[in-house]
Amino acid sequence: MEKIVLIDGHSILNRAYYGVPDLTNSEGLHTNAVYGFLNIMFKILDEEKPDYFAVAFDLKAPTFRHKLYEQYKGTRKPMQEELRQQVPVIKEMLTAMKVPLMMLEGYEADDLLGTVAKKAEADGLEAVVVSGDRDLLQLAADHIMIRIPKTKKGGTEIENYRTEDVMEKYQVTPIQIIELKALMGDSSDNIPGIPGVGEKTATKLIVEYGCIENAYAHVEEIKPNKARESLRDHYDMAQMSKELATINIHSPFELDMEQARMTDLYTKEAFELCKRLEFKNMLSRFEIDQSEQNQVAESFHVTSDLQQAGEWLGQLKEEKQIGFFLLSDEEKAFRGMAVSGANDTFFFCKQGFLTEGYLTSALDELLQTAEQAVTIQLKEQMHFWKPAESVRKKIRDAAIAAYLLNPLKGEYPYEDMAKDYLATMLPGKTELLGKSKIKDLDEEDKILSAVGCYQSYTALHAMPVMLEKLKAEEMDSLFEEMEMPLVYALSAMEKAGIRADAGILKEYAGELSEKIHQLEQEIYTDAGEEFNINSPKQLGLILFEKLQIPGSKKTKSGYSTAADILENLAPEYPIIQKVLDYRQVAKLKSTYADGLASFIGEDGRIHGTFHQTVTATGRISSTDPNLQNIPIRTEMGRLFRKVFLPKENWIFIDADYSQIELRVLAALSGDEALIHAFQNGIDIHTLTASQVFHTPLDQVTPLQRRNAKAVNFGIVYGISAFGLSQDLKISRKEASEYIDSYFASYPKIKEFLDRAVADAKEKGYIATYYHRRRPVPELASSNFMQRSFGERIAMNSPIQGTAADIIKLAMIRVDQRLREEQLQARLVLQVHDELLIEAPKEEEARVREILHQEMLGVTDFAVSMEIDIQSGSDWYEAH
DNA sequence: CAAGTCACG
DNA sequence: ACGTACGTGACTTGT
Repeated sequence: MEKIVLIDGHSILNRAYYGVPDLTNSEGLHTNAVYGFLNIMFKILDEEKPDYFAVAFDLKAPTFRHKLYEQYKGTRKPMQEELRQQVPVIKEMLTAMKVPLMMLEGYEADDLLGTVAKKAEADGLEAVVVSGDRDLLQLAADHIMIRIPKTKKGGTEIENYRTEDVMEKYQVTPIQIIELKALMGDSSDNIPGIPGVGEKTATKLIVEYGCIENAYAHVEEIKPNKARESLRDHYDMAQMSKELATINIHSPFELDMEQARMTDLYTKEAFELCKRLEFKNMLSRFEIDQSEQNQVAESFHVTSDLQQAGEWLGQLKEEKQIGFFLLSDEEKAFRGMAVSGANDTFFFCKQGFLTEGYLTSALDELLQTAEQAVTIQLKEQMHFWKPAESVRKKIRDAAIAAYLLNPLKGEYPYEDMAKDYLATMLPGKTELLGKSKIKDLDEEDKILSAVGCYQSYTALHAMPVMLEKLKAEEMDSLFEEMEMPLVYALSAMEKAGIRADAGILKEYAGELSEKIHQLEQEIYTDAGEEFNINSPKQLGLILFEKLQIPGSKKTKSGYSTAADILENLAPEYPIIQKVLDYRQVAKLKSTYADGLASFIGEDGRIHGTFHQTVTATGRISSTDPNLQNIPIRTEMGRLFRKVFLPKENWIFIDADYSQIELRVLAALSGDEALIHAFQNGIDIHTLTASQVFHTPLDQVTPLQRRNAKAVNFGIVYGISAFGLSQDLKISRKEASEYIDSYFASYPKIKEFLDRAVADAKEKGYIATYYHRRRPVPELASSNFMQRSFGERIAMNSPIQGTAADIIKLAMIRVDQRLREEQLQARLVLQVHDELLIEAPKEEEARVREILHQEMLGVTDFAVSMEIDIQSGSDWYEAH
């Protein structure tokens, strides 16, 4: 059966406008509604794969139905300017895509949609009508599906309605939707309805009487007095509303089906318009411009021949700027090297005389002569090659530059950089490889070399564009002096790894297994049956339904069994305490005992990966395994730190910044009271308690201090009364009083946080002391929750981010000092405010000295930093 | 592959 | 009125 998709143009544009954060292109044109519209449109078309497609719009001239309404109540609300200016743009785009625009003077889009959909159905087609307007539900039928996109946080979800779905959700037939609307009214659609009747009453009336006229005929029987009287008094209004709500399916509009037949939307004109609007992500939908792509690919040259390689390398020596990429396969085996000069990119296959050693030495030489070199993901390449100390300053990593320019992306593949900074569409790695893997490709396979060449090519050509942007945003020194040097410190840390004792781990695993088994049995006994305790779904049913334990709160696909909910119930119900214990032990076993064991290498050490381009705030993250979340808060968990050992006969030296985030806050805000406290060694939580609770410093109780500590945390997180009240299990009002009291004591902190939010709202981003930026698109959201989230981000990010910057600088300095002084000591871990070093015993004093100097030497704030240093024969002892 | 939970700063 | 603390990653279930 053939299918036609019809879109309600204004309605979807409107949806998109309010659902997508404000976007503007460099001409200053607002583009968010057009962008959102196209996204919804593509999604629908991808799903439906229709044979015909058209979009309906209202014309400016007032329609009959408008007139009727305007007689009743003046004019419609004018459209917002930012949205209004996007209407011609989307029409231009659709025209460029050769999509017919359905418009007819004197008729609304609804009428055209209704007319065409009904006609299509009568002609034996399947019709799909897309609108944000529930009014359209009256059109639903067996072969007419109404699709209503809803913008949710995880993207757009689409509700689908055929006859059955309407009846299920509204208890009335599609045609009766008209009656429903007429009774309850619809402010967004300018239907007055009748006063005092809402969804519930309207549904009841229609379910019982079928239509308004019939209800009126039986008006004396209507039960709720209010509804009866309202219907009696406003019957004329109800009739008018009904007329307003009725879509005219007999308009004289006729759609030319040949024009509506689906053709390639991705025309050159549409592509150009997308470029102008700067819809970078959308460009990938267009057939990749073959000529452009071929031009790039033609500059690629491949060899496995020694003589040829020599010739090309000689040629490359003349280049001042080079791009390079050492290609490895999925198992980290080296496969070849790509090097780009201004005009050409050469790929040297690892084969025959072109050994790994030969090629990397060749690269070393090229780096000697080149003035600057660019690559992508330098740290990964350093698993089998390290640039000489003397050339490190010449090398830049394009992925890191891209991360600084937009830290929210998560991934920085070359094709994205080519698109964003070179306006060039390149085939991505997955596109090139398809289902095959690099390790299965022959040396001379074109795809193998292409993967390497595109990386090298993009790195070289995108870098100048990115550098210019970094400079314009004052992040060039962040890039050159912080992020690039850090690559080497992180690489060294990964290479060193950290020694871990598999024996101890196994021993713990055994003990934990026993505990798990024991708790399991006790829980089954208490529950009266066996079930999977790890399943929140099953657990919720057992606790809150079978055992009827009260106080089950939150839901969303079941009961919440999160720790903070269960903790409140634990004292009263032994089974709950056991579940909590079980969870803790199970977590320790699976994630740490078994999890860590699987990462211990043949050298007896764990070599995790530190990521420099992941977090939104500038922190480093750690995976495979995550070494930044090794337990410490409970004793049972903390014991795992005994597993982490320094090299034989060496020791650990661990240094952590104390209260780094609060010190940063004090410094950035310039709050005198806080600065004074830090400079005079006053306990910060006690001081806060004394201020917030109006208690002399020496009379602050432990409880007050604990609460004040939560307040301080709250401040750093972007305070909200609700969050604080949750954490402290107090009323929102009390929490609010704490906060007010806090801000009264530290006025400059309030100023600072307010300024952060205002700044972020104005500029669209917030920055750290060292100019690292984080965009805050949430602040432009019309959704309250999203916007509040944006405000908290704006308050937290400069604090968390500046602290992250500080320890990054510290790492670079410490790492450098250790090498300068030719110590054997080396960094093995970074845990956000903590550095862990392993060192021969005799180096301890020197290392302590260096840590002290370098960690404290980074900043020159009104508040000085403070560190705690400890040493020990395992991580447990040293921290 | 998403949701829920929980380990860390 | 709306419904939450900020930043991560790993493991388990269940669709």
